[in-house]
Amino acid sequence: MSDAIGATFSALADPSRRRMLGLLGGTGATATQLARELPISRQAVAKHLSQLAAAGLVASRREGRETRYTVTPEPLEQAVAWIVQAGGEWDDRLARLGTYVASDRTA
Amino acid sequence: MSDAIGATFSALADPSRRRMLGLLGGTGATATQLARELPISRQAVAKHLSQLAAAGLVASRREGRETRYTVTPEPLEQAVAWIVQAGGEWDDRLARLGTYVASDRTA
DNA sequence: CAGATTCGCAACCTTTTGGTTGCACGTCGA
DNA sequence: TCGACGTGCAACCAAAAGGTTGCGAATCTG
Repeated sequence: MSDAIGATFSALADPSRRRMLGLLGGTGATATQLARELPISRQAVAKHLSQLAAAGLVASRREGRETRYTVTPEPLEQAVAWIVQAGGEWDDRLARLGTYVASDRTA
Repeated sequence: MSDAIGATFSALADPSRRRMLGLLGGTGATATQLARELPISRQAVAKHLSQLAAAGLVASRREGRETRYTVTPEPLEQAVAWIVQAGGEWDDRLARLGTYVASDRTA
């Protein structure tokens, strides 16, 4: 796609892919495992995973006969950076959202 | 689409739409004005604007014979909130990104 | 070895997306 | 009033997205 930020937003646009990111969690999972928890086929999951991988949101490692996918959150940080840079122009609350989020997590 | 966060990410996925958000700036603009700065037709711009409006990212106000669009950044805040909540699970830097952004803006 | 599992590839289908053109309707100014 | 301008709606089109099924090839395991 050659458009990194666009690929990231595009990847996050689909509900199945957002769900998959959550399901991957910290330990990761295989396409077959994910497919068992989703209402779509394993091949559909595989396609979604390849889009997530193209956006740099997941990494894959082959282990024997299975391929385990794990989350690589760097593009998420860049997405937030883009939003804050773009939105901070008009929106003070967005410019200060960082502090809000931080205080929300410490609460 | 009935999927607010998905509509927001989907809207941000397209380069033309991201560009349009920047062009709208603080004062807003009409579809015709935007079309003059983009390599696409006015009607294409109008379609993009309707998608941005569907995501709640812009608001329109009719003024005589022209329709002026302005940015409404609330969905951007929700998008950041989603990313931080989802990504903070695995990524400490993302969890602290808020503070980073805030300090970056005050610098 | 034989069977079960897991994967990747390819073909195919339908809907959505991003774009175009054409046209009819309101609005402003000379 | 009449022309120029801006809009909105509709038809149409090609490409991309999201999904399916059907394979063949590796990899474990009994």
